[in-house]
Amino acid sequence: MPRHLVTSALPYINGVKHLGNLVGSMLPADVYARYLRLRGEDVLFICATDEHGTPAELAALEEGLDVAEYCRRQHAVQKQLGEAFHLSWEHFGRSSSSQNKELTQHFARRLDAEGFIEERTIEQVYSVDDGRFLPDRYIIGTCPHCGYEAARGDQCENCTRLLDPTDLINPRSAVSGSTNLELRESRHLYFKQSLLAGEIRDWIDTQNDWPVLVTSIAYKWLDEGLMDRGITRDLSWGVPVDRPGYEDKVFYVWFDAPIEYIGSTKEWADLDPERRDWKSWWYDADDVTYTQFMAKDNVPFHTVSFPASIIGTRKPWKLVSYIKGFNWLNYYGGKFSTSRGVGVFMNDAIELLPADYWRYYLMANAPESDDSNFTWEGFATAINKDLADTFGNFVNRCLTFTRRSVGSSVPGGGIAGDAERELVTELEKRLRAYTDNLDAKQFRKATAELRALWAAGNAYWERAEPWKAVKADPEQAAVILRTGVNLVRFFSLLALPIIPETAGDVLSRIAPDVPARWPTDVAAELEALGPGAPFEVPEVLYRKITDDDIEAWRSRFGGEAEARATD
RNA sequence: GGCGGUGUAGCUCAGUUGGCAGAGCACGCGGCUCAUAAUCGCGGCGUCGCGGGUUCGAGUCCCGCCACCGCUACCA
Repeated sequence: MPRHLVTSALPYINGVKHLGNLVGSMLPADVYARYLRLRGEDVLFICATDEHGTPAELAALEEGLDVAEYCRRQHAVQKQLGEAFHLSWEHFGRSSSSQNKELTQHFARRLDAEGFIEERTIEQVYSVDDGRFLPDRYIIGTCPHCGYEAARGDQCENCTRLLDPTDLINPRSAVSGSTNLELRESRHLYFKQSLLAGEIRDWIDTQNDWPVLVTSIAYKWLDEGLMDRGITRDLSWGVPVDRPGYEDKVFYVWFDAPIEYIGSTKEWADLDPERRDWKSWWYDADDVTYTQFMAKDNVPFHTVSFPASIIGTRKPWKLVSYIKGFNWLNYYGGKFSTSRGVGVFMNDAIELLPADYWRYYLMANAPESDDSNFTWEGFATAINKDLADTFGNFVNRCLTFTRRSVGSSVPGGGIAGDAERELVTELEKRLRAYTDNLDAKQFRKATAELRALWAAGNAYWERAEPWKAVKADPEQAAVILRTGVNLVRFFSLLALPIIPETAGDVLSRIAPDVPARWPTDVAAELEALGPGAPFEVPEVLYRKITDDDIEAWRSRFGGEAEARATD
């Protein structure tokens, strides 16, 4: 059987992720994985925290924690939040794991053996008072072009000119403010990915069905000339470099992070080695379809750098089959910002409302063709009109009416007529469209189609007028009510990938014994619950969002003014 | 600066290979009353960012502009 490997870009360890991070990688990966499982596919959904690098060290410093302890805690927080959002990964690992350490060192050795690694001595800015080398962006000073006094060493935020740290006037450490900086020489391993540029281009050339967003970013890097890159750093936190003379160095985070996709898979297998085989998913895995989900900032690493690391080993490690890239989710036209407290973070969101509310909204508004905009007004509309009124109300009106009319089990009697045949025809058409969109990873369109399916149920119910039939023609009423209860099941089943909590709740109450399988035969689905099948009526599924809620949340999380203020 | 994306109804967005401009929301009218004042039906001429060009015909192809957003390799 063909197998599906699904990975989400690894969330960085530094703090709770916001809705933009969620919608750009973890959530769509989960929706897709859930969909494939319902279709009966063999799915492995892998994610992990990306824990290395200077930002993690500095965040730990700020909290007064050892970096390993900081990462341990933050990983637990992110794992717990992911589970709260019902992210159904088979494993949520850590790039600091021993498995990733071994694999990262293995990849470096392979690349070295194939002649893709060389040593180079480079000069880097060292902050004596901080006791560390500083990445470009952690050096600030006066911009030589515009005089802006807080320009970063990589780019001046004021005039947007690209800079080199040595360009800065009065350079100082962004960490401590110390001006006691010096250039120090350091020896590093470089990955000669320039030698692989042709092979990577050939490989990209064959990806005709990838989003333009993804291939255009890949070509941009290739067109500008793929440069060799350092894969080691002078830090203590990271995967140690197993090479004489490199005892005080670690692999650079860009190199070890993507390898953690494999590392995390091995972590998963090591938890149950009798039954799980990590390697068959990654090595000589021609039967595996591998789909990656990520926001656009991560695309260069997944189209160029990581493939170079894989191809360069000259061994049959698995290359990605399809990359789904996302644009940004903005907040009232501005950026989500941790430092300014603008926007909605996963911990805030889950405290306000259950996961399904967010999942539905985010999939219905996924930034697929362009950046999209989170607003509380748009959020309220999606929840109130779609979830509460169209789906929630349909479930409620069908089940409460049936219970009151004939009791808490599916009524027998009557024969399906034209109205039901018409319904089946429309549902077949829409199910095909919904399924096609999920296959194509077009989540926005898929969600719109799911909503249209729900609306078709309401339209049928209106046309059939069961409240009249109950009085005039009990046989006819039985057909309508039976169809209605089965529609509730059918719609919940289809909604499982997007809103697993509420849809699963409905299914457990009306069809606990019917296995949840992706439907193919609509007519058969509408008879899945036969005469006598008992059901429970769930509580009202979704509460509506009021104008007071909107006002309160807008002021709490920052509104238009704050989001735009510093852009 | 370079590269990329986007620009279509009040709002959010669809528009496959060029062939009479679409959906949801909002708004208006009507129906229904089982349901979370829910739902169902009907109603859309909008300089398709601007200016040229190709074509019998351009939202769609070509050229040139403008605006907004993103990326630009030591943040990951």
